[in-house]
Amino acid sequence: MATLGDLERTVMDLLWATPEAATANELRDAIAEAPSGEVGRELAVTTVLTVLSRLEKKGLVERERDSRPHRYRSVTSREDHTAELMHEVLVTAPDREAVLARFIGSVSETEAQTLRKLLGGS
Amino acid sequence: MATLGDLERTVMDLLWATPEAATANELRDAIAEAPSGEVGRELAVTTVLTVLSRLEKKGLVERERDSRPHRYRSVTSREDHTAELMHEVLVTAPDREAVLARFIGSVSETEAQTLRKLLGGS
DNA sequence: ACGGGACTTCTACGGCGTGTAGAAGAGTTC
DNA sequence: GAACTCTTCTACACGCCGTAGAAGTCCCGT
Repeated sequence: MATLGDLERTVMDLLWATPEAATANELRDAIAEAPSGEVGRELAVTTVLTVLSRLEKKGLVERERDSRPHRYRSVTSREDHTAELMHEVLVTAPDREAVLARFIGSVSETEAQTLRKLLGGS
Repeated sequence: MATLGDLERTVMDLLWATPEAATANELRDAIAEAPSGEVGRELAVTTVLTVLSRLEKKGLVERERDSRPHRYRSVTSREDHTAELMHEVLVTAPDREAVLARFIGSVSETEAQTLRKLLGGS
């Protein structure tokens, strides 16, 4: 299970927010400018680069090595990633049906309706 | 997100397998006797006790302090725990509907049918 | 009441993942 | 080739986890 640290998560959130690839410097600046209500952190670029390398090793990020300031882009969308994680969690239990039963009990009515729509036919 | 280590996971699996509370010694023995295909590990009882304490701190396990060899029991069922984890994952994404769409694409047909049944009425 | 055995708590250490970044190396430009 | 920019290497601290010995507590039998 690929679990993300706080900074890794922050970076992924930024990458997921735009489809365009970003440079380490751009990400550094984005983090500095109050990323999510927090007090903006002034990080060294190397810090961001380290995190990006780790994310690349985890297969979450890919980089364009030819463009000179390397540009980084998320490999999957946040939705795909999240759904995949959910599935990983689901299969850790032997009785998946029972898990799903509890799970649908925990989603909102709106979400339940979405599910009905998606499961539609037969 | 309460993420479990290998040994913690093994212990929880044992506790989830039976509703009765178990002692550290019983768990130690259960682990020693080929817990799941692996080569049975011969652990010290204190090791088991340590992870039980940690699991208690994480709120996954509770112990009967009055019975002399303390007995440990899981607080929630494995299904509840798993469903809760799935929900935690789900809400990390802003667009939950999109995540759910991807998610149902990843479940088997049998599971999809279970979901339809569970979501039944309008 | 005291000694011994069973049980629990305390303390500890090594390894790994993560946040953090300086130092050293490499490529680009004038 | 010197200066600048960017990347890679190396490093360290901290927290979590597997692992367990040492020390403390509690009860039983004599």
